[in-house]
Amino acid sequence: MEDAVQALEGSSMTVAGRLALAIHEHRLAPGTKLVEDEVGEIFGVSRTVVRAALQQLAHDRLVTLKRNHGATVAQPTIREAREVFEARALLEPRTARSAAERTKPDDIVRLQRHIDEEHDALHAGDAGRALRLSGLFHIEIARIADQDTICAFVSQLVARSSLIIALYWQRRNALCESHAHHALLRALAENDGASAEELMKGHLLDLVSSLDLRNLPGPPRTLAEALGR
Amino acid sequence: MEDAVQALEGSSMTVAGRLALAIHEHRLAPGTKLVEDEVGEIFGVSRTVVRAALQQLAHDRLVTLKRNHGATVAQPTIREAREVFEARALLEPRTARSAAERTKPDDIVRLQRHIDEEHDALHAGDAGRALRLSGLFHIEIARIADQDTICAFVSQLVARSSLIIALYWQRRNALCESHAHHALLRALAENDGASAEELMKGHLLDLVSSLDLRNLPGPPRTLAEALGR
DNA sequence: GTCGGCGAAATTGTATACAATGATCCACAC
DNA sequence: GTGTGGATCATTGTATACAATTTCGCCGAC
Repeated sequence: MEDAVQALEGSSMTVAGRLALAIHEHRLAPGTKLVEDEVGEIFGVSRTVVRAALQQLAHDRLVTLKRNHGATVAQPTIREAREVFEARALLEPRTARSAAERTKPDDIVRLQRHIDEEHDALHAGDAGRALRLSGLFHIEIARIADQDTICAFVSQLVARSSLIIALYWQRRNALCESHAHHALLRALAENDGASAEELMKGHLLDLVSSLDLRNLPGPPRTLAEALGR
Repeated sequence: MEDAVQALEGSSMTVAGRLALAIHEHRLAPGTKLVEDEVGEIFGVSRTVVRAALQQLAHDRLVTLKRNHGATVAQPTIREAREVFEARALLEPRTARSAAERTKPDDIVRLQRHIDEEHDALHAGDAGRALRLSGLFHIEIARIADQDTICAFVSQLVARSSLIIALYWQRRNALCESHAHHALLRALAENDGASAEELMKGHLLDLVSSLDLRNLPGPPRTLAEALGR
């Protein structure tokens, strides 16, 4: 089953989507260099379309683009990590509220399927896929709220969150996710906007508190990066 | 004086910045076709860099990119217009609050200068430039709040707002702007977060109410567009 | 042994060439 | 006169070629 990252036309979109998926699922680690020729060879396209894809990903802050130095998978700083979750705290709770106020039965089954698949993936040992599905749950809520603009922002923030989790996740408290999502689902099913807003707010707070955002810099990917460019 | 749109390296950034500026200042109307060869000729670069610039602008939703049909300056629908201001309502008031809590004297003079220049531009008959400066005021506040991520979102929303104003502005009530910005400036100067938040909320509401967002579709640009693609 | 610089290799930035797709216009049949 | 078909043109999509820049290894001087 191909994800919603796809469905966009144009081969550069395809390349961008597949790279994004790999990043979401933690198969491409933060800091990984993305050489245009290599990527092009892998996907069987020319550098032209690879460059377009990389530019797109750079705009979503999934890769960092430095002039004459090419693209690397982004390594959000602690500061950026905090900012991302502050932005999510501003956007998602209110969005969850308006989503709840217009949730229809169809939406519930779709969300339930996300939760189930996430559960399956986790038990199959595919943590990357589980994480990706967990993010899609949030995006789906923004979509139910019927706010394309906010949905786009949330999508971007969720994507960056995936990178942040890759860098700053601490092992303890592993399975807080499912509970929160289940509770949210129930609030949505009952069209209980106030609860949905509160639950989302709490869920996001739980998420940041499961991160290790103290002053330690994230593990640098190359020695060169560690000593400054 | 070159604007903050610039300062980005890379020639495609330059092209994107100059196009964006033209759109902000309403010198490029919504719906205008942007042919790659033409733009390239104007700026003295090849289609390669023009395409990169257009892609960037498309990501900011300033231009619409349709496969095999090229780029046009975006024409936000009424629905999109509402969404943009709903997103701004979610982001900007709280951001104004935290900006107020950390506003320093330097910031005040910078904001004051924005207001003054806006005033000058208006009296010089350069409404486009005035609008642009008015938008920069909002962006500057997000910057003072020291939130890069939210600042990027606000920048994008302000840019789209410029297009929305171009399409849906109604003549009556012309000069509500300056008062609101002045009041905001005072709240910031006094580090009064609560007031800043309220003022921003009200200011955004004023803005949408000065738009004509009833069901009439925006003026279509070409006959072909009017009859469906 | 270490530092500095020179040169080759690798990589990105930009332009151009060609292919593919869609738009336009004119001829021709009805 | 109207509508349809096809050739031509304009424009975008993609690949490739070349220039500019950076990186890395090697060599020599101190």
